[in-house]
Amino acid sequence: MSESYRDDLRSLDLFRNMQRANFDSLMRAAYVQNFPPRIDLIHEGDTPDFLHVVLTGSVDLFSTWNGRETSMATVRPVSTFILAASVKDAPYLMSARTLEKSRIVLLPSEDVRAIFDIDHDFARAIVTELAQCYRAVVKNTKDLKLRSSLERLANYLLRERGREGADAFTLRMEKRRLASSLGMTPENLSRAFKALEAYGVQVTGTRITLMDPEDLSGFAKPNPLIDGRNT
Amino acid sequence: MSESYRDDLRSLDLFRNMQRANFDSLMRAAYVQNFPPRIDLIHEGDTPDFLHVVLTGSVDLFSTWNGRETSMATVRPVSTFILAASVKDAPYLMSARTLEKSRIVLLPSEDVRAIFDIDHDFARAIVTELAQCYRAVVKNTKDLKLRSSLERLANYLLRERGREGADAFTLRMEKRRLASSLGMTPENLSRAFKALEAYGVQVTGTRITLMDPEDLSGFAKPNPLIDGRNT
DNA sequence: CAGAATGGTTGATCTGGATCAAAAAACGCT
DNA sequence: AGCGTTTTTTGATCCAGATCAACCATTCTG
Repeated sequence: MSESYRDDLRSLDLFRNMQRANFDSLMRAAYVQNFPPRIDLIHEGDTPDFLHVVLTGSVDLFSTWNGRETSMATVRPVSTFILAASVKDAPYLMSARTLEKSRIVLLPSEDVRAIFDIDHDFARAIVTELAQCYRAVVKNTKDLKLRSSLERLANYLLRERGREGADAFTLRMEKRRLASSLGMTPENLSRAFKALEAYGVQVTGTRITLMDPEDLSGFAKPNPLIDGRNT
Repeated sequence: MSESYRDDLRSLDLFRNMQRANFDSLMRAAYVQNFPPRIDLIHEGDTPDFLHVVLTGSVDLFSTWNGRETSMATVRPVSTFILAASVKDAPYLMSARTLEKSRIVLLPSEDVRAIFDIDHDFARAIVTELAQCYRAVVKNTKDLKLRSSLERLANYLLRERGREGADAFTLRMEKRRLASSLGMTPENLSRAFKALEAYGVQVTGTRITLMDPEDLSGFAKPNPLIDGRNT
């Protein structure tokens, strides 16, 4: 494993504070792979042989049932996914596919669990990460159950604005996938964008401009207990 | 803290394997309280001063936004809730209220975190519990996004059947709350029960009888990656 | 650069589920 | 037991969002 990848991993909260020796041993077991776009990485129901870390590119976590499919989350560099399955050694609940060309590190779950058992700082980091993931999903559930699709979109746009720190930005995913992750159809998303024009939302292709964030916010009523990133 | 409560707690996966001395010290900081029905225990946004454990009775975890409310989960004896907020020391994302007369143990979050730091078995148990919680919420999200309300109800009934190990059982919560937790209105739930009669579901008040579980299952298409309790 | 393929938009229509209203049933309380 | 409150059910209506179908706009590819 190249030095630069190593450093990328080491900079993650999950690995930052663990003992050097343990980190090294984890790295020795790891390997890096490059994947083309739209490649299935894992399939729900499989056993979690590896903890995955996205170094470059991006990964879609999605689920299917009875011929339907929904996008659950997007993983962007540098972060891990399916930690819960790895530490519990229980089947993946979600499938994963690359969205674009991606470089991904595979850490054998067995080694992760072994080092968890001997490195307390790593254990602590795993707890923090899991708690974070848990809270993210709870927020998502609240978003889904308490808001209409128009409200979800409005709040999504305001969150993106917060991330970018600017009133104009480009969507980071295709609209069809955004629709799926917001729990709506592409057609409905298209109409929702149109409806938000009334609150100063301008859409040109993938470019979004919030002309009147205050007004939009008045409609969206964002709440840190749903939309907050760290809280 | 009385001996019998102590043993109830000790029997939980979360506390079972921790060192005796640490468990004792946690117990010394703990205290038990009895609450009447419909009492607010915690309010979303508050800081998590305590890890709660339900000894008897039951607790509703719910969330509100913009005047709407939704039931997120029911906590039954003996189990803990809001572990994630406690270990992260981040605001509660959900509110909690007793459903019935309940006896609840309060463990100061500070002590939980302190003992987490010195007891590796406790740390491991916390990780397992958090991973479990995370996976439960992911399953719930899949249920919500991939299924219609009729399908959610059908699968709920089949899960209850699995729990009880019998084709006839009584609902463990009011229908209005069941409706909320399934993400539907009470009116719609009532009609959904009626619609499931076609699959052999008989409802008399709170008593449910599945006359033809196979047929219902054919409609509901339960899936361990959504409906499984341990997987 | 043409043509195909894919993604996005628009319009028409349909439907699952919400809302509103009111009756019926169940429950708690004195 | 009897009364008032809350839950559940039923009916009527409405609406958000899905579906279906067609068309436009990109981008990919040879």
